[in-house]
Amino acid sequence: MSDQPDARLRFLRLHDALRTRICLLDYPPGTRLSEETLAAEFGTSRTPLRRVLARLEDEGLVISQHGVGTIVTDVDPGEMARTYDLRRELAGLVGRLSPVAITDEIVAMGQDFLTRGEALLANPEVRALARLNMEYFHFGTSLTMNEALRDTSERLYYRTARIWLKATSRLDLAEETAIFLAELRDSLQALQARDPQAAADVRRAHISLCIARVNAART
Amino acid sequence: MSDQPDARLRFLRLHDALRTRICLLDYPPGTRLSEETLAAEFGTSRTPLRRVLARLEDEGLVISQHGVGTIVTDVDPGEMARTYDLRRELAGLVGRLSPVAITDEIVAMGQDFLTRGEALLANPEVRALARLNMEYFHFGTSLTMNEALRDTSERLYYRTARIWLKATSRLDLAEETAIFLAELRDSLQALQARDPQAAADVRRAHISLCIARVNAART
DNA sequence: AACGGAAAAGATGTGCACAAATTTGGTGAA
DNA sequence: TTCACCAAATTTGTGCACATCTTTTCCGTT
Repeated sequence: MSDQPDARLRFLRLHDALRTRICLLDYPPGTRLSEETLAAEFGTSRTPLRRVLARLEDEGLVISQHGVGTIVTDVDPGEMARTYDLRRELAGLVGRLSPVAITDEIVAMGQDFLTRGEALLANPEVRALARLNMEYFHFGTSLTMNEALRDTSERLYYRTARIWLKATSRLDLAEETAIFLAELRDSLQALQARDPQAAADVRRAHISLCIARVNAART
Repeated sequence: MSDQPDARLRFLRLHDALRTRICLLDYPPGTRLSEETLAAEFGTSRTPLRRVLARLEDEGLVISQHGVGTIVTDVDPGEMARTYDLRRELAGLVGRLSPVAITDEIVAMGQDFLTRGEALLANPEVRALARLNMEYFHFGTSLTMNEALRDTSERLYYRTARIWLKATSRLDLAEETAIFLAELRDSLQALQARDPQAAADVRRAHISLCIARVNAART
């Protein structure tokens, strides 16, 4: 399936690992990432690691300053709100631009997400919720064949994921889990109806609600 | 205005230079870029240059293969069409997500573009048309305050610019220049009406038409 | 002459040593 | 005590040598 050469594979592995740590707040905003330390941890030299950090910087997750360090960024609330605005529109487009035909397999995946969500509701945990949300997001973008739309959506998702998580920690976790579960239910219904646009609209609507909640949590 | 340190400034300079060359077809698809040669040309070592190439690869403009070289990518027609689909939607969003208030200064800029377009019609040239189109595109994205929308639009623009240019070379240059001029006229009218959504819709409509023309040129 | 394989050439990837920049701490004078 | 300044420590940026991989070329064998 994947015949990636070693170097590229390692790059993807490191990039994904660091991005996940940042988005799960293992490295909260302001954290200084040491190239030396990270290189040692992953068993490479600074050179390949610096390439990963350069890409994270391009994605807006860190910022490197000569002589100072590589620091995990915080996000300006206004910019975050505008990024969410765009994410909402993109979520709606997933149903309109080259949507995939919804197969039984896809419905089964939606069912699986719902099952896992219900299990989570019985035993809520922030990190597990964040991880499930991340997986579910990828599932959502996989419903379009438009590569540019997929890539763009994911890029913006990772840019805002931390903010949502930080707000969720401040809100009621059980309530946030319940809201997410409701999204999974609505989504499954749309999938069962084999209606890609409906599925996209569900996501769009919930992003709208999420914006409102995060804004409320900021006060 | 810009207090960028040397390294970052050089990075931006190199990145912009190479991106422009690729999009103006100075480096047509399939061209092999030699790190050694480019480094010598720009008076640096391979290290900073490799960072630039890594970003261009992330943006989909080149692809590096170990032991082979760094090659300017060609774009799959299907993917190109889907990218254009997304670009069209984003162009429309510029009028809806955090549009800027249209000042006299902005109208004057639109007027200036029209003047330059008319000059170009009198003496058509592919490269000049491409450059003006590029400048005008940046002007268009500057009409929203939504940074994510701006960045995303530009990223996708540079990904498709070559294709449009290649198709234009195959079409009638004078005709394509006239069409562009019409867009500038429509755009100026919308700006004079102080209507950001109308300006965005003009761009949206012209991208739609552009898609049709490029598709027709492919046959 | 045709084919196979090894060696050489040329490209990107990696590791290391050093350069450049910023911060921090201390030290001496006012 | 306070302020100014310098030096040391820490960190990212750069250049270079070498490793690794792919392609090409050439030479020997059949």
